[in-house]
Amino acid sequence: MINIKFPDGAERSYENGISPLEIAKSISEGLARKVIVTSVDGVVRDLSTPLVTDASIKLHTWDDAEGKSTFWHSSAHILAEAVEATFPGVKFWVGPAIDKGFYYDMDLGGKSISEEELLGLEKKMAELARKNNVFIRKEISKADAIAYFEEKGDEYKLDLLAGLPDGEITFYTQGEFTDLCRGPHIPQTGLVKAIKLTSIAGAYWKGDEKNKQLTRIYGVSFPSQKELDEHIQMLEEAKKRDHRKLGKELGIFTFDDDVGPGLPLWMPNGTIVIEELERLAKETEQAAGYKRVVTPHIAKESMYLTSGHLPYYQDSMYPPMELEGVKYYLKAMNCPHHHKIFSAESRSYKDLPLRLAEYGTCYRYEQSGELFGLMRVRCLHMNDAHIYCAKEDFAKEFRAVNDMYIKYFKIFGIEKYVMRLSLHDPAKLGQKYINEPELWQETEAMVREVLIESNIPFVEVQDEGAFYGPKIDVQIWSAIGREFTLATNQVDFAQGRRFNLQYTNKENHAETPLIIHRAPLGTHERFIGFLLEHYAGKFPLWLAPVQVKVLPISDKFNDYAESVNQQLLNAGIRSELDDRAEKIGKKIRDTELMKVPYMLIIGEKEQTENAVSVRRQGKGDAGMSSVSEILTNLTTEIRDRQSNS
RNA sequence: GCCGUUGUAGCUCAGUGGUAGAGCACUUCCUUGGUAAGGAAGAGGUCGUGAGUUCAAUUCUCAUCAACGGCUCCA
Repeated sequence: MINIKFPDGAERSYENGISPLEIAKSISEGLARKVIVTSVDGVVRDLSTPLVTDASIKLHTWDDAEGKSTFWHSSAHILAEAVEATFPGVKFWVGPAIDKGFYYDMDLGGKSISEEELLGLEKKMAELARKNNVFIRKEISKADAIAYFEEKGDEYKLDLLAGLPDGEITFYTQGEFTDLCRGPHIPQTGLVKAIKLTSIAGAYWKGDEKNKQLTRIYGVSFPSQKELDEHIQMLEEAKKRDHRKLGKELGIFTFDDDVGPGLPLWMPNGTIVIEELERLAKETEQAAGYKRVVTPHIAKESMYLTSGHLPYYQDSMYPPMELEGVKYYLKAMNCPHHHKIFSAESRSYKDLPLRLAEYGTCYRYEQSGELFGLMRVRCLHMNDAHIYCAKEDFAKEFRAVNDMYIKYFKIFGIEKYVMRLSLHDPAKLGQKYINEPELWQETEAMVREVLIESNIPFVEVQDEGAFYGPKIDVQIWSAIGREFTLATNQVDFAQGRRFNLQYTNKENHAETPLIIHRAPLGTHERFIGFLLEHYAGKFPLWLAPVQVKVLPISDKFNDYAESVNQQLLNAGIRSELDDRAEKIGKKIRDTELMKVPYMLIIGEKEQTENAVSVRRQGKGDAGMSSVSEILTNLTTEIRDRQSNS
C-alpha cells in the first residue's frame, strides 16, 4: 500500500501501482470524466502513470493551467495526425501549447495550405478526436528512436533527438500517429470536443531568421462547443477594443500611403491626448527636479560612432543623408544629444544628479513586417530623460524613477503589467552587449536590489538588456494579445565613458557619472495605443479630446446652449455645441458613439432655470444641475485627473 | 526582411470578362422633436498602382505598393 496526499491535506492509502486516473475514479465518476492530467510531487504526469511510492498528487482539470496546456498539447498531436493523413511525407518540428491554444511547426516540402485545406484539417481533427484513440506512452532507446526517424526521413526530429540524453526518450502514439514527445498527454482524444484552427503562418526553424521557414498552423480547442463559442465571442470583443479600430473611429490618428508606413499622422483629437500627456509629464518631472531640453532630430555620423549606437543600431536607423561629404542620421534615440548637453558645461558633484528631459522625436526604420498600428511605428515621440548621477546616488535615483512609474500607473489605473528585469547574456558579451562582465554584474545586482527594496514584483529575463546596461521593462499586452514594452528604465555604465562625460567630485577628481535612461510613459505612439485599448476608447475626462457636448433639444434653445458652451470654453473645458437640426435622440447617439464623457442637454426647463441636464457617457441621465455647479464639478474632475468611476 | 491573406465611395462592405452598387457619413430642403438612428432629394469611385492576356479587364495572370495574421525584431 502507498499513501497519497491531496492538495487539501487529506491522505488516503491505495494499492501500490494504482494510476491517478483510478484514484480519480475512486473519488467520483464525475471527476474521472473531467480530469486531464496529474501532478505527482509537483511534476506533471500522465493519468496512466502507475504510482509506486508515497506521493502528493493534484488532479488537474480544464480549469487549471496544467490541464489547459496538456489539453492543447495533445490537440497539437491530433493536428499533426490530421496533417500527416492529409499530406503524406510531411515532416514535423515541434507542437507546443501556448497561452491561448497550440501550434505545430512542419515542413510541407514547399506546399502551402489554403483556407479550404485548413477547414478540411479542422474536420479531419474532429473526426480523429471522435475516434477516442488512447495516447500511448512508450519509453524507447535513443538508437531505436533515431532508427525510427531515419526510416521516416525526418531530419527535424533527428535534430531534436541529437540533443536528448538516452534513457529519457519517450514516444507517444494516438491512432496512426507517433511522435517524439516528453508528454504528458490527455488519456484519449475524445476529450477534445471543439476545435478551431485559427491561422496559418510562416515561422523560422528554431526561431532564427537565417534558417528555413516552416509552416506553422495555430489552433485552439475546448472540452465543449460552448466554450469554443465563448472563446470566439471574446475574440470579437477584443477586436472592438483594438486601438487601430478605435483610433480611426475616434479621429485619433491615421496613416497615409504618401507619408509612409509606420509614420502616423496625429489628428486633432489625438493631438489633444498627446498634449495632455505632455502636460502631465512636464508637471511631474518639474516637481521631481528634471530640467527640460530640446534637441535636433538629426546628428552627424561621428556622434553615433562615439556613442557606439551605430554598429548595434544601424539596421534600424533610416539611411544617412550625405551633405558636403558628411553623413547625417535621423536620430533613433535621444541619449547622445543629451550627453552633449551634459558635456557642454563643466560639471561639479554639486550639479548632480542632473536630470535632462525631453519628449524626443525619434525615427527608427523598423522592418516593414514589424509595424503594428501605433504600437510599432517608425516615427515616435519618447517620454525620455537621462539622469546623470554619482554611483552613490544611483539607488536613490533609480528608486525615484520607479516611484514615478507607480505614480503614473495609478493615475491611469494600469494594473495588468509585468515588471521585467532585463539582463545581459554572458555568451553575447562583445556582440550584443558591451564587453564589461564585471560592470554588468554589479549594475544588475544594484537594480535587483532596488526592486526588492521597493517591494516591486518582477521577473528576471536573460538576454533582454540594452547594449549598455540592464533595464527594467514594463510589459503589457495589446487587445489582441500581443506583448509590448510600454515603458523602460535603463542603467548605462558605458556611454558616460564613451562620451568622456565627467564631473569633479568632492576630492577635486574627475569622475564619470552613471546614467539612467528612463521613459515611464514610453512613447506617445505606444502609450496612446495602449490607453485606447485600456479604456476601450472611453478616456477619463482630463484626457478626453472632447470633454463635453452641449445638446440643445431644438433650435429654440440654440442661443442659450451657445452661452453655456461659451462658459465651458472660457473655463478651459473642451466643449462643443451640436446645433444641428436633429432630434435629441440622434444627437445623444452620435455623442455616445464618440465616447464623449459628458452631455449637457438643454431644453425649455433648463433655459428657464439657467441649468443643464447632465448625461454621462454610458450611464444615462444624471439629472439637472445649475451651470455654475456643473462648471465646478467638471473643473475639479479635470484638475485632479480623476479616473472614470 | 521572410511565409500567408487581403486591397471596390470618407467609413463598413456587396458585386461582375461588356467601363459599378448598399448602409452610414457628407450637402440641400422639410421636420422643432426631452435622453442611443425623423423624412426627402443630391453629390461622391478611371474598383491600390503598373504591365500582360483578351475584341473587351474592376473581374484572369505577373510585378509592385500598402494593410492584416504570424516569424524575426522592439519604445
